[in-house]
Amino acid sequence: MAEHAFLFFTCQYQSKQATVIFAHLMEKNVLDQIREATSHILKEQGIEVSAGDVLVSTTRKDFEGDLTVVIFPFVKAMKKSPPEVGEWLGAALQSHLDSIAGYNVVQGFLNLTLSSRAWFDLLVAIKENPHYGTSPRKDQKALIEFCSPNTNKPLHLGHIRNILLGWSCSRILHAAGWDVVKIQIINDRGIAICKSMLAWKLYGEGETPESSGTKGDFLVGKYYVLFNDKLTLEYDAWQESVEGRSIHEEKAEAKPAKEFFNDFKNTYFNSYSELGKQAREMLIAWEKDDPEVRSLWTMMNGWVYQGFDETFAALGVRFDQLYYESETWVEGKEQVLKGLQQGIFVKKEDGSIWVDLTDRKMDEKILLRSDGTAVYITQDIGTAMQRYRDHHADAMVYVVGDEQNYHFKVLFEILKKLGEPYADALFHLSYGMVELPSGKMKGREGTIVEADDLMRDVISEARAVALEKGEIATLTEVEQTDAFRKIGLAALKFFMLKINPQKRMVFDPSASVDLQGQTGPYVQNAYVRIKSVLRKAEEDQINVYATYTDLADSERQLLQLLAIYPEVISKAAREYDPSGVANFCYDMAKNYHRFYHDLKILGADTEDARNFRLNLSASVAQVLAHAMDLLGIEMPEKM
RNA sequence: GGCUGCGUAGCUCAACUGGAUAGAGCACUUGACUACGAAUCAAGAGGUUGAAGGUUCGAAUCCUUCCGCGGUCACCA
Repeated sequence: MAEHAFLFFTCQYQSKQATVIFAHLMEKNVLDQIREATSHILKEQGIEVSAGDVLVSTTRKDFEGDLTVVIFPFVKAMKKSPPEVGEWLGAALQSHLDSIAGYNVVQGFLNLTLSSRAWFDLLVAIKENPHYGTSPRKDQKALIEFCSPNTNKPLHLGHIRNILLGWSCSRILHAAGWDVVKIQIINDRGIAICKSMLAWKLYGEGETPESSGTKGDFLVGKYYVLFNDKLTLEYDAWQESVEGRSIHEEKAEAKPAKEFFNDFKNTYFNSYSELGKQAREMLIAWEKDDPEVRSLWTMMNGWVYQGFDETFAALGVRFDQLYYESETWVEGKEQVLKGLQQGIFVKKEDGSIWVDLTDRKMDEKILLRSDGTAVYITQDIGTAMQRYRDHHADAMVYVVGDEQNYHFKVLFEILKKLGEPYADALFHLSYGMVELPSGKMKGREGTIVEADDLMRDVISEARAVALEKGEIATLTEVEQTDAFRKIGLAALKFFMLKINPQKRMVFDPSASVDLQGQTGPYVQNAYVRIKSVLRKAEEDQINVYATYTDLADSERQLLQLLAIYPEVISKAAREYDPSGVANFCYDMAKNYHRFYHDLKILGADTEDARNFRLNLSASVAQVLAHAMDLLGIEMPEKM
């Protein structure tokens, strides 16, 4: 074994110059070492800069060095030129930290070159810790709500973005040290589900998922669509009727008939429609616990849940707890009435209850209808309280599309007014709408992309491509099917998660099954290559560490990326944004592919190089698999 | 119209939150398999960061005004 490695295993650090204040840094990762040391050194000069404010990044490719400290921020206080400050700080850091072998200064940038010792430490740290990159448990709990569907139709493309975001964020928060509880609220009551129920009752002839061989959520969705079709027929006929014509003449003013009836549809449904009347009666019967309606409701929702469960399982997600709107809306009403008594809300003459938020630059918002029934926001007030009672979480996150930004602003403000203790711990993780290249998804135009169909498509595309490759033939049929699934889903998930959540997203189904370039399968391929090499290497040799000082650029870049992984996770957690993790995975895979192409691993010139590269490869594989898991993506062993 | 978000290569996205010469992929052109896995690599071309001002050592990022595209302003959810 080489001398350097021997030193590492037998001795603790024995820096000639390291002072006592830096001793405690040696167990931290290099990035933190640099940050904290810089902070200490500046403090000795009377300059207060917290470690967190020291900006350290990987050095750009075209400059020499591994990590770069941006020193502009300290220049003013030092009253020296940027290069002078850089030289001074570089010298100080090098003398205090064993991990730093050299430095150079370009303008206001201090480029640090890490010692081979530091790189060995990194590889050992990764090897010894399967959870490298994660933070210690912090004894804080985060509640994260996502998906939250209505029970009247199947999950679609929009839900997929929501679910992937929610799932990935919960993995990331967990990795950052939080305890995480994944929940969803099922919107299982209301007029929408009554529409499906009524259509089934009128036209269904007893059809069930079993009798028709249809997945439950699709069957219920079929009746929801049918209801709307029948309603349209009814409405069209009514427009020609005596009543319809006279209403038009009475209220249309100057509007042409077509435009008028378009705008009038809601009013028609609520005041004139026979189908509408029956649906509303059903809702009222439901609220009165009518046994027949309730049992129909239970049966049809049951079908939907079974369908959803299949979709969740296919996507690889689970929830820890479900809340049902049917069980929470009553509490919402009670809380509103309580707020009224406390004088926080006001009652208008017609009996409706409102909150006035004009002092917060928002509007008035209705909380209970004049007939005393609940509106959408009513239940959210109740569920927030319930959740806090159940979990006492330190953070509560709602993953909901950005069309509800205002809704959540209002909700959080109301909870603040009510003096809820967790009001400042609420966060709306808002994401942009998913559109198709042809524009928005429209149910009427049949352009809705169902979650199940999409998954099926990406998996069958993965199958078609994989079968052309040949490598896959070494797998059994069961293993093959598993690989196709992992590859297809990786394509889909990576495609959606690499985009910053707040951005609106154009989703091209044919591009999402792309398996080349900046994609999930590209990352998987890097992993599979490593696994293939490791299988061919002798096991005991992988465990040997040796001195290897002559790092190639491609090796250095991989090490740099490995070093910043903990940072990538904590940033993603701080910002509730998985896209940084996805981009990190891609960077890592890309650099590995280059490394793999440029250098021989098993056939390296020296034993040192061979062992180092095997270790480096193993570390890359471990971190890649870990990071992809944070995105909810599984790695195949072969593909 | 009020409030709010977004405009970066033909297309889809980055840019460490104010830092180095704005980077990737797709598509296009051209090269590399008798190589540890070619789902790979390398090279080329592609930009007035929607526009104009401003703030400073330094702006895609912050401020102002326009232009364009969404969302939202229901006794819907």
